[in-house]
Amino acid sequence: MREDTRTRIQEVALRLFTEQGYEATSLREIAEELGVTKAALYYHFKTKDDIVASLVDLRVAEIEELVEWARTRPRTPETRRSLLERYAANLARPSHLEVTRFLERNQTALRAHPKLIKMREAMLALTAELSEPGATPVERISRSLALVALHAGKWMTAQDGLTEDEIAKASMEVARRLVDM
Amino acid sequence: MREDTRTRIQEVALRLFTEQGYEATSLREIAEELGVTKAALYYHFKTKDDIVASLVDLRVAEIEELVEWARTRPRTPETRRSLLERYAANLARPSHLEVTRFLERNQTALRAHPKLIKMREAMLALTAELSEPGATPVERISRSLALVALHAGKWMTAQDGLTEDEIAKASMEVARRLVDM
DNA sequence: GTCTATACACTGATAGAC
DNA sequence: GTCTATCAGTGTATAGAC
Repeated sequence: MREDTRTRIQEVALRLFTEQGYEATSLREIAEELGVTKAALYYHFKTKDDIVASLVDLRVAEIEELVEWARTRPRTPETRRSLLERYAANLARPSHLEVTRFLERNQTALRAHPKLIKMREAMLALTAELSEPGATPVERISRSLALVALHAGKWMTAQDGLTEDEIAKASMEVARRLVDM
Repeated sequence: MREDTRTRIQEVALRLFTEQGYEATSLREIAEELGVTKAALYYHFKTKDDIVASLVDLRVAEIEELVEWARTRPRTPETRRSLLERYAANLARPSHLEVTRFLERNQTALRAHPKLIKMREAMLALTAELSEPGATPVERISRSLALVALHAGKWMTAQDGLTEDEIAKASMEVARRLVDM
């Protein structure tokens, strides 16, 4: 049984946006791959931006949920390590990884997009939860980098002759050291 | 005495590309701000991509120079720390900082651009120089992040109520710890 | 050498027919 | 739900004025 058109549009769009870039991917391209016309896309999504919005929604919700959880806990080393593990587990799901990669690669193109602004705010809030009020500049910067380390681990896949598993474990170890600094 | 048109095009283009994104900035926009027509831009640059290429050239050359320098030295902790300091000094110059920021923000849009591919290769080579042959996965990932830390310090300017100087010093300290891991 | 005028194929988007 | 037709605006290109 075939999926509905809306879902197929999202899948093709996410793939092409990530591979070629958001602006470099035309609606005609997406439509042709699906065997429909541009106008058909406009029945399912109001604008091109709207396709992006639909992709980002779930991801933002999960990060905000993670922030909520962190706020119920004291800002201790234990909380920080738990937060890292929850974030990594979340990132490990293929659909989320794809969306995150897409967003990282298309920052400027999507700069003014309301959903993207929400996403950025959520990530900032998450970073804030990794530092206690009296943290030094070195601690703040080092902890911001912990999340970057987890992303970097995912992008590095199949490089340097390391296995995917080695990279995942190593980047988690680096992230852990960064929040413990 | 007024600068020549070519230089003014580069300045306006770099600013608009960074602020709004590469694809979101039209040649008409650049031309209007300079008080000329689109066609005038085509006298000075063959294509829109060509404007980017001219901006990136110097930056790539300097990174490759840094790689050359590193290759003449043993891969020791001392070399790594020197490399960081040279890279940071290089990054501190306003023109380079702007170009680097522009490139980071427009990765996908410029994906296939030959100059960008050279830039990416140069950064990979630089990262490679930060690890000795027998380095563990944790060491490799941690050292790649050192360069990211220096960039992050620059982007973070005027946030969290920290002064620019505090941030610069702190991110250098984090970078140093990352290469010493 | 420096620029203007003009044209071309393509883009995101809309209106209306089936 | 999908189509055809059409719009203004885009990057690109060239012919020709000075």
